[in-house]
Amino acid sequence: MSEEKETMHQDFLHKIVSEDIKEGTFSREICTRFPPEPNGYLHIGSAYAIHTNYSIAKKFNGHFNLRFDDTNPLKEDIEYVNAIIEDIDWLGYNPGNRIYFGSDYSDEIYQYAISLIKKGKAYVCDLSPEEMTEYRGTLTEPGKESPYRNRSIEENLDLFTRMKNGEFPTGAKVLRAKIDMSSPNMNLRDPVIYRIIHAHHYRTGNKWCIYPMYDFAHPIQDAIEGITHSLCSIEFKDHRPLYEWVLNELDISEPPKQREFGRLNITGVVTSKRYLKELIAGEYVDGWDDPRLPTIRGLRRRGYTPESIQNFIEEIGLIKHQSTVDIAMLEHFIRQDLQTKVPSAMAILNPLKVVITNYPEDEFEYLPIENNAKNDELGKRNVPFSKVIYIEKDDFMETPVKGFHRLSPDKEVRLKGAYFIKCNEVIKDDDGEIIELHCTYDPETKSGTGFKGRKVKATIHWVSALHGVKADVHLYDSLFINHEIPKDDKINWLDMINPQSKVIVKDCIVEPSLVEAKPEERFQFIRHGYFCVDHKYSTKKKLVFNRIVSLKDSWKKTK
RNA sequence: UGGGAAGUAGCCAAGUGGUAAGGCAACGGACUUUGACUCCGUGAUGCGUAGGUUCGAUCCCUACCUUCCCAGCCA
Repeated sequence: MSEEKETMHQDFLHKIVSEDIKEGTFSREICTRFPPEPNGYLHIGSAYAIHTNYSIAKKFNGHFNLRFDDTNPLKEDIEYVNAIIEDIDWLGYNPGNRIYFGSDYSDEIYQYAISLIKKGKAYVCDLSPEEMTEYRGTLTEPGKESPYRNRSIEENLDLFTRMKNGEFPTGAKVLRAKIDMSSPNMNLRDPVIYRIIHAHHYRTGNKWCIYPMYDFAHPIQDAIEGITHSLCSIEFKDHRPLYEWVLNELDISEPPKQREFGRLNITGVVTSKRYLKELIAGEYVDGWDDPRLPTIRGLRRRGYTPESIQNFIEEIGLIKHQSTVDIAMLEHFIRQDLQTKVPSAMAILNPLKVVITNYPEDEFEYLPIENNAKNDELGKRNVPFSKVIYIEKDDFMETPVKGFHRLSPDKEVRLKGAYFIKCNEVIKDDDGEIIELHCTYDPETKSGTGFKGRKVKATIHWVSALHGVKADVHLYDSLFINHEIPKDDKINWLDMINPQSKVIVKDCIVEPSLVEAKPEERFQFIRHGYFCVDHKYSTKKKLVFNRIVSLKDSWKKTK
């Protein structure tokens, strides 16, 4: 099925790779990579990039490398390395033993820099950062050549060696590629390729005090690993000429190809590391794994499955430029995935007490209810039923509006898996608030008996008061008001954040079977949506459920 | 105002000289022991705009418009 689809429609990256295979561009096997910098956690956009590289490798029986792009000691940390490996593993994109570190190639990269200097294609520059900015020119004006541009090869070699040996302080000098200060492409105006940073690196320790820049290190890393297709996002398009320049000057044979795809944006959700860090640092959210965040850890805690994320990415297809996918699409895929996989249960979020006046006192019975209406393999469970039950407040209206066909005075509804009940009396407190309903049940209407005597318009869920268990439920909504994504430089997060984005509903009453639920276990709460056990806060004493996504509700919409 | 990209329905996205796939959303209807699911049905005389070439243009040509990326010793 998918084979058919793939032969019918090939996206542009598949076409490029197919073409390279057909023409024998590479004598080695296809190899792609995902090169995160270990300075933050992965998010849905990273998953998109991983998926793109991974699926191409798989499609063409090639390899997929996970490579930590760690050439900046100031930003990187082992904590992130471990988190990234764990997240990728959870997502289901297994790099096997192909986990590499850019910093492991420090010696090679250094040697390549030396050979560039020897070719007269790189020079040590003493300009200060401010001067360099000035010399760089602007978008519309060409830059000026550095006064250090024409140092002799010998001098450059000597200076670069001394840079490496730690003779100069941080930032004192840089190594630059000698390309073209008047190029309309800013990246080609003698880009810095090595800088001095006297700092401890989480892997190489204090071995180095010079570190290569991304634009120099990346093509070399790709070449060392035998990458054939280096697939990255569109903002690197302008860097491609530099990527190719490096590979060409270094005489790399069968050089890897950089190709670009568009970045994934999703409505109402923010993925920039800067914003994510601000939200977390300001404690506007509950850490990197806050269920409202599009981080992999957030999605996981929220209850998303790896399969739903993969299917979502697959369906979007390859993005060519700028696009923002509706979050409803993601929600669709998690509903679709969970629908047949997960057992259902009854949970009352907003309880209303119902006394069944003609049901025997102090008695109860177990009623078998299917765990999944779409999947018999999930079997049945026995749910206790008794004289006093709770139903959802919303399922009763004293004076029903047009179209409402749940419970109201003198009306009858079915209790899921149990009996028909009829409302006879509405009990109110002194303030006129409805606190209790008196109903009668009809034993003949018991579920499973095939009773066809009369019909009801609705089936509602319930929990026996005697057996129900208390639980907290966390309901999530868009983190930002009106799904509006912040884009200013200085953001007043307080003005942006939707106060309803996390609603804690305390003392819900859930079916007793739920006390067995394990962290991260998912359920459908009938007529509410999909929920999972929060692995951070849920305990045996106090169950906490996260709402993954609600069920669609065509009734709410008409109201 | 320099360079690089991209414009197909509310959103994503195929197609690319021969008369506009698919998914999400929305809206009807059927079914229903979840107002869920499922099923059926409804969308562009139109492919950023204006010209041109052609028997024929979303596709080719020209001009224009809009949006995004680039002036880190970040990646």
